[in-house]
Amino acid sequence: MHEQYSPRDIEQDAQQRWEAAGIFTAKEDLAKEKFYCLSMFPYPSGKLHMGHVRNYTIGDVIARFQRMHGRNVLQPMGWDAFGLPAENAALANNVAPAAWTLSNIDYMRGQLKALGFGYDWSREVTTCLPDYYRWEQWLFTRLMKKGLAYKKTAVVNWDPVDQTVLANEQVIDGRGWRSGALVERREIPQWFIRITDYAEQLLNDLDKLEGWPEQVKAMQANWIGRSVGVELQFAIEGGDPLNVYTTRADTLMGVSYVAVAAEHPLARQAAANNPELAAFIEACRHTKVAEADMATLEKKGLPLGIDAIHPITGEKVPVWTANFVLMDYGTGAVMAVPAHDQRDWEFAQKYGLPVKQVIAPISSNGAGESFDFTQGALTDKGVLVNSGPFSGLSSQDAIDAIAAHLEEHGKGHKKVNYRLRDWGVSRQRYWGCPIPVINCKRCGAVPVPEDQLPVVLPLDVEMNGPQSPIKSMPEFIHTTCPVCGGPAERETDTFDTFFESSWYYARYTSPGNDAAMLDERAKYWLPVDQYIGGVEHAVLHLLYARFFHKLLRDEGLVEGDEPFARLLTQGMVVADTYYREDISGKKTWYNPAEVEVERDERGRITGARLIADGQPVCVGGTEKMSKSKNNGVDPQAMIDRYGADTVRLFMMFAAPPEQMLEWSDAGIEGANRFLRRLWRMVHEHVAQGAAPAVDKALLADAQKAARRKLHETIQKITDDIGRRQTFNTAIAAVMELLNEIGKLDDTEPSRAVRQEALEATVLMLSPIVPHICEALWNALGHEGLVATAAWPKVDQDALVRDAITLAVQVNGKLRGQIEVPVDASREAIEQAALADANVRHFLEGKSVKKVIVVPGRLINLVAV
RNA sequence: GCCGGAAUGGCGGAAUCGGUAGACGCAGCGGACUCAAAAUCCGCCGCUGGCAACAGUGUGUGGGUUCGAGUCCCACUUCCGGCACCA
Repeated sequence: MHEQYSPRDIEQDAQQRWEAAGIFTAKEDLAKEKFYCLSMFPYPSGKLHMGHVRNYTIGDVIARFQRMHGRNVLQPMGWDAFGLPAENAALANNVAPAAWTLSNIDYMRGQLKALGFGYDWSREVTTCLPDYYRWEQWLFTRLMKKGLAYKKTAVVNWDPVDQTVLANEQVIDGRGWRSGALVERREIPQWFIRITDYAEQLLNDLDKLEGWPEQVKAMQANWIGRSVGVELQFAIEGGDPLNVYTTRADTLMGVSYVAVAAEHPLARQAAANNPELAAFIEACRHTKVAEADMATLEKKGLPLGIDAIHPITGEKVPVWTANFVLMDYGTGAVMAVPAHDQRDWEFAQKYGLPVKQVIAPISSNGAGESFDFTQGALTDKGVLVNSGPFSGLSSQDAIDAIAAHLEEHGKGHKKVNYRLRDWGVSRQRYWGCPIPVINCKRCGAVPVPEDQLPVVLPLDVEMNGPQSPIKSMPEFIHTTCPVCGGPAERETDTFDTFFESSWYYARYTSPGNDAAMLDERAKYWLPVDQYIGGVEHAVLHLLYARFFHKLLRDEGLVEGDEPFARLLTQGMVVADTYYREDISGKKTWYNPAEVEVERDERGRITGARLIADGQPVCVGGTEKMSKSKNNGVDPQAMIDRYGADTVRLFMMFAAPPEQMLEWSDAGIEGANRFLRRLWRMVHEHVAQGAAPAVDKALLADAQKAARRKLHETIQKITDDIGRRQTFNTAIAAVMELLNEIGKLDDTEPSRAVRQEALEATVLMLSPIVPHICEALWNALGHEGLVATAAWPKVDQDALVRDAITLAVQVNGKLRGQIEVPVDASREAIEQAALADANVRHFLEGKSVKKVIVVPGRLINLVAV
């Protein structure tokens, strides 16, 4: 064993030994309990960032921990390889998206290996390869046949210069991010999947996800947005009845107008001979689609010049079109009750529409008409007034009564609505999975037959603009219709890249199968026992994957309702920012590595200077690592400097996994210092020669105490990693243990205890810092790999104490400590407490009224 | 606006079921070793008072429950995350 810890050599050595032994290659083994541990796969953007390192370290720690507990562990890795950045890189650097992506994958795979992550590379999934995406094409054709995939025209952001659809994030101030052209809302035909058919299941099954953070479940429930209301009809003179949806049927008697969306058929119809209305509808088409901006938009509208008949009173109310009514929620039309809806109220104020109160606040005992409607609407529920037969009912009872009344007269019924919309999966992009559809003039949209799959994305393309090259590639487009045999055209849109990431977790279980999407092995491995990834995927990816699992289940490909049993969402990696501002207000950001922080004599930060010129820079606060703030730390530089184990240790120690992690150069130094200290301790111990086995009969008090500490620590760390997933406290416990062990003398019984403690320490640290632990494991006299060794067991005998220290409180305040035998009686404890000098001092002139003894912790003397 | 979550030393954080607040690490201060530096080792380290023993005080603010509250309840402040004209 070398005296110096040199990560470079031992890390390479350990990685080679793992690979040679093939310990990460998972095989289906029904005799063993399986454990499928999965981290969200990366987009191959070029190189790993600290967020990846954190994510994958957490996953690797859990996987290695489970392996040491005898589980049959599967931990795979792959690449979410389709996506826009490859197209942008292609335009910027004149390389083909495929070549760019594949070379990034090669580099990043090397980085993952250098970090020592124990992946089963034989199951690697790369989503841009046809052997992967052919199966989602196959699934899509199945969904088409079931009616779960359909085509409809939908509104998108259209850039008229680049002739392409833009994502909401690519629209900046209403203009395309590249062209600067004003973005239009254009309606083009797109493919959708009926996720709304599964809305109820997706919502209800959240209750089954006991291993998921409440926060994520709440976000999904919110996103699905179930609401119970009433759909009801207003008759239109000389036209079809108008359906509206409301959750406040109790306010029906207060309706003073109805409003429809600008895209609503009724509005279009009315616009045909009304130029002002037509102009208004056209203007709505040009307003931004980004939803965040919509909320602040001024409320505008125009009357359609027609009347609707109230379904109960038969009164006439005007029909308006309004820019705040959404076409794709509910029926695209609302009944407006200005007295009890803030939005309707604002609209009514602006256009002078009547405000009719039908709800009174509950406190006013049903008669209170004291509400001031000049300031806003009364939106709380209450008691009905001015509502004919319904007056006097509570809002809740009125909703039921009104719904029943409408139902009876065939004018409405209760209805559940969801905020969730069907998932639009078409993208007018090149670097994605081709949608397996053939468009025939005679037969319509026809799914590509199974024996013609996959539809392979052409790779020999030239990117000379943002428009997808396959849209102008006749040899790709022209084909024959599989139904009638006539000339037809291929769909040139590709799938949203969320499509690929929605089922990759399942494909890892059936690698190499070119005859089926999934096979029996999926039923052995699924569900994923532990999934780890960023919270930013709390809704989209995690909802789509849950949806896909149900689709796969309904195809008979998987069992169970949910794909991920337990979910850990790790926090962001953030770092300090530093900048200088020039006269024009332009900021120049400096990397933390270029800056020296100044402190006062108590260690408080007083300022910072640029190392290069010694002049001060401004401290800009802590933010997510990013290029724009120049506060990123390259993992590769840290691995080169300290080794993978130090980086892994720091990531796991600095914060609990769900919280933000603040990067700190001093912190990573500290992690490295700890590993050097551990190495030195083992080296010094081993240098003294072989240690004897522990003989419990020979142990003195100090050695017994050290051994007790050891076994308490094993107990704690097992719980910290296995149940609580607080890796930071597990590491702190190891540090505490080593501090204790370091105090032992060099007698034979002490050396025996130290050997036991160091072995357990190496075993327990090995999931976190696996390389150094392989070297230390061998140094401590063990053959073989620590990675496949068994987790240490708690010796219950070692935990036994014969004396304990109790805190003594007087009236709840700590006044002393006593040492008593572990089996001391209440009376004995009380006697000992009363004997303490300081305790007596505080009891002077008082009498003890009550004594509370908390076994093993404290005694509280209540005295007056 | 609605839905979540958080607030503890100079800093990151610990206290798991209502029971000794500040574990562990970082930074800082003092010392040892060294010609010197690095590395390493030892000691101190919430605030106030005290030479000290010790006392007072202290977990965002204000109240409450309890023998006992960082932890539970009520009201509020600030920050973070998500959703946002969803009828």
